[in-house]
Amino acid sequence: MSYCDTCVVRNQAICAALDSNELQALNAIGRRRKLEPGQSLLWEGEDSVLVANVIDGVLKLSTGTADGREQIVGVVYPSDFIGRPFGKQTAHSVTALTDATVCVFSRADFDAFAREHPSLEHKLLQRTLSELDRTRHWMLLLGRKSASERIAAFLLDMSERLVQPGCEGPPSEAHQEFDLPFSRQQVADVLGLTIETVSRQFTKLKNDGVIDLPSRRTVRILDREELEDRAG
Amino acid sequence: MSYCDTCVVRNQAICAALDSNELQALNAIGRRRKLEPGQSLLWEGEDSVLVANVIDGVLKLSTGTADGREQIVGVVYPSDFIGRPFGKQTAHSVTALTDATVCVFSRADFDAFAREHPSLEHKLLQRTLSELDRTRHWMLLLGRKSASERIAAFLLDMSERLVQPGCEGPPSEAHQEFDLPFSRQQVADVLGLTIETVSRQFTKLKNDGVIDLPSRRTVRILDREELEDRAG
DNA sequence: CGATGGTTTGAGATATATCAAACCTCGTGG
DNA sequence: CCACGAGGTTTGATATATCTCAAACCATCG
Repeated sequence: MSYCDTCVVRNQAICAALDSNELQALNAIGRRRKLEPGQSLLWEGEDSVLVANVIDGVLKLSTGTADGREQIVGVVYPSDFIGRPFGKQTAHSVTALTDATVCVFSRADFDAFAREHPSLEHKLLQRTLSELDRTRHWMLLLGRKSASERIAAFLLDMSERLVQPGCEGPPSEAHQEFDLPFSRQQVADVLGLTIETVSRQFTKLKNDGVIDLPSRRTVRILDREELEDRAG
Repeated sequence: MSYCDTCVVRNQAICAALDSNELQALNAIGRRRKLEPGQSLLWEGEDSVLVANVIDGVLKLSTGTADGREQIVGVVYPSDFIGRPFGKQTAHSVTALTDATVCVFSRADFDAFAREHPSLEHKLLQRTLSELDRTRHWMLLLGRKSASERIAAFLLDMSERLVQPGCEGPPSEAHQEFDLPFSRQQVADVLGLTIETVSRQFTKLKNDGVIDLPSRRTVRILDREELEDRAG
């Protein structure tokens, strides 16, 4: 009867903190929602009306300036949490990059539920602390790294995070080829570069034999060590 | 007998979540420590052995590359929390910019205490969520803004955060002049620029009559509206 | 097959970095 | 009290990475 029973991220998402009774109560206030690429779930500056868990797909978090420049400030994957609990405003937009499925809660409902379930809040705290560490680390890339270093670091990050579930463990064949959930422009928006610079750096890595680009969105890492050297 | 009784940040820090009995228990596992400018409390990559509350002073959080480039990824003020609870590693160094006083806990002690006090974890979660929003917002500056926009946004941010306790409220005379806790190099390390570019932008703002620079570290905002326009 | 949207390539402009020198400011010691 | 020195800062001249503008290219889909 419960969505949660068949939820593929049941044991990775913050829901893992709950026993089956609690889960049933959470299930009662949530609902599933599907998103298509380009579709947004939350908009920067809006009131924080809902939060969600990512069940499937990849989504971007982004902010922009008044004159249209955009910066992607985060990328979320299955089992990640999105939205701003315990806060009035959503600080950034959330938009699907691929087809995606999310488990949505009204923020008010979620806040109330979370306050009654410290173990859930604890999981959320751990996740938020990790995300903060990751985000701050990314600031080094934006503030201090060259275009080629950014691209190399980005590809290595992607190769780690886009692993198919079931293909975990140390870097193996599976990690060497993957499909980016980003267009070239979106890669530029992640790295704080222009689309042309991104394109040139990709072709340079290809010409240097460090990667191969079998199709627009596919990347195959040929020389991971070299890529790590170039990541600075 | 308890440090907390006389603690000036008692009601702003996460400790505000605790009643006096709980506070006494927390007090028992903490101790005060003074830091001089330049002195570090935590080092990037080290095991996470301690966490702390800032009682007085300003500290920077920073990371760097192997070849010595540095990026300041956060700045903390009185009542802010520092360190990485519930985690093995410290992701960034923490260094005093001014004389500072912190209330230090061993991470293990703090973790155990926090897990038993959900209201404390809740406060910490709220703080961490806000910090994550703030950090992501800063990524827009690093990824997409010009040097002059960065400097303007930085000065506005400083003018809001360096207000003396007791001088709150809407922008007033008190907000217009303040002393930066940063050297020019440190401003550069916050903004992802070089010291020369920072210096040139400061003098440009001064020549344009937007700010005045009565001394090396002192900034007086003469035309806040103009500064806001330039912040992009 | 031609249109469309995304991508790559090219040529040139420009903001910022780099290198180098001059300049303050402030504390120290003669 | 002044000269000196050291650290930090400003200013200048030049280099260069990245951006900008523009055109060619390529896949995909009707």
